[in-house]
Amino acid sequence: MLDIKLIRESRETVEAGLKTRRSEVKLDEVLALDERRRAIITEVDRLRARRNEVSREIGALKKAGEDTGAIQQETREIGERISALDAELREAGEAQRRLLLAIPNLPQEGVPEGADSTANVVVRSWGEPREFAFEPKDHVALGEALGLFDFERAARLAGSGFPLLTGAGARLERALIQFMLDLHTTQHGYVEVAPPHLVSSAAMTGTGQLPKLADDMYHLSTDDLWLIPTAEVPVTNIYREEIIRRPLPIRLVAHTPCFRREAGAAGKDTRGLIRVHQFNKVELVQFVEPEASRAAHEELTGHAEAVLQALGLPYRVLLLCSGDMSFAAAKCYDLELWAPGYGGWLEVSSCSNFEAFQARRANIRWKNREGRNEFVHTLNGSGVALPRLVVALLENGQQEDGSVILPEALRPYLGGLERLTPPA
RNA sequence: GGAGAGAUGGCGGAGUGGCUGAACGCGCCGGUCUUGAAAACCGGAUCCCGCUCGCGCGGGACGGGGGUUCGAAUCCCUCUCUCUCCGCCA
Repeated sequence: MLDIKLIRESRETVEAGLKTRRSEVKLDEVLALDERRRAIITEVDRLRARRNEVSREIGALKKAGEDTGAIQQETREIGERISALDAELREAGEAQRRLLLAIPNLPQEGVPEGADSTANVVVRSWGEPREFAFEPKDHVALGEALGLFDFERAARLAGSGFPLLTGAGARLERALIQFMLDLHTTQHGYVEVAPPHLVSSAAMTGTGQLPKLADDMYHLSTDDLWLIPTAEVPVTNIYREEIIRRPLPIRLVAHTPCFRREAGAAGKDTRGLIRVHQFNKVELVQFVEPEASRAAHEELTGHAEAVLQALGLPYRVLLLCSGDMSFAAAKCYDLELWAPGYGGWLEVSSCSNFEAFQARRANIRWKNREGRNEFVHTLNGSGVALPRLVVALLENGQQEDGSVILPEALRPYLGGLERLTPPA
């Protein structure tokens, strides 16, 4: 949510920023409501001041045993006018909040302008894509031969898009989760948390998934709860409606399943593990002082990169353009792994700085150095998402005989296993 | 799922219609004292909104919402959450 004061005072700047987000700018309406609201507040405050004054007088008169009939009539009338104005005020406030909740965050300076992913900028690459002496297979062919997953039977359980990992495949995923959690907690200073996988609408609104993305998520109508599309939601909302009274930054890491309806999914990405309705992810979340958020964003991105480096997987870092960023982000880096069988880059992480956008929605504040309450800045990034990490791991590590060599860093988590081979 | 109890400032905990933004204690900040610290003593401090260039002025908030009343932390309704006991259960 943007600060209404910013919209009021720097309308042109806000409009210019929103234009690059392909957002339908509705500032006229918001500002009209804001003006209306403030006018009512001024009037209501004036009436209340008068009523307080008269009420005090009534108290004094009654104590003196005098008649207060006429004067009581005045306050009764004031009370009625206050009730009427209060109703109007509430309506205007709700309407304004609805509009504000639908306005995306402003891009940070330095974010390239652009309408879609073609305007994203590659800021760096790491690792060399491997040269193959044979035609590399894709992860589905490799994994099925190795008995790592079973898509056909999986479809019996919940339809397509809900993967069933089997044997070494299931264990590989568990090993990766453990490896990543250990890396972030021991090397990067994160505290591990295990949050709920279902959250309320209030939590979804706090991080910005609602109202806009309702159709992309699974909703349990009986209990009015949502399955989380990312651990960002429960973890960021841990401090909702709170003034944080411990030193910042707070760094949290969580492993959770993620559920996404991905209504528009189509094409080759529906094959295998590339795009699924349920997947596991390790997520990094930070609450930081406003002045520290830019540095923290670079650092957090580095924490996600460290996973890929430790596994020896070639990747590139994209700076997303204004039109390709998610609703709540002010700046975002995507990490993409090279997948030789797939023949393209796979997004395994989005590292975003939300500045005060989520904090303002969720009312997450801290006491700054002047002792004043101030919204924190929130950040998060995948560290990293699993299915595509598995895809890249298999496709990059594959040998001509169909076996897969495992990165050394992972072997301790697999009982020393060096290579995946077909089950006996 | 059933029965009961409760929700007040950073924490504990008073307060049952006006003088209570809130006693008291702890914790916190500043000062006196001290070589320094502790103790003791003195003082300070909630949050949100509106108006104002500012000094400041006004309004609101005792879990959320609604009501009664001239006036509500206090009375009524409702929702949410917490705790205790019972039932069920991985």
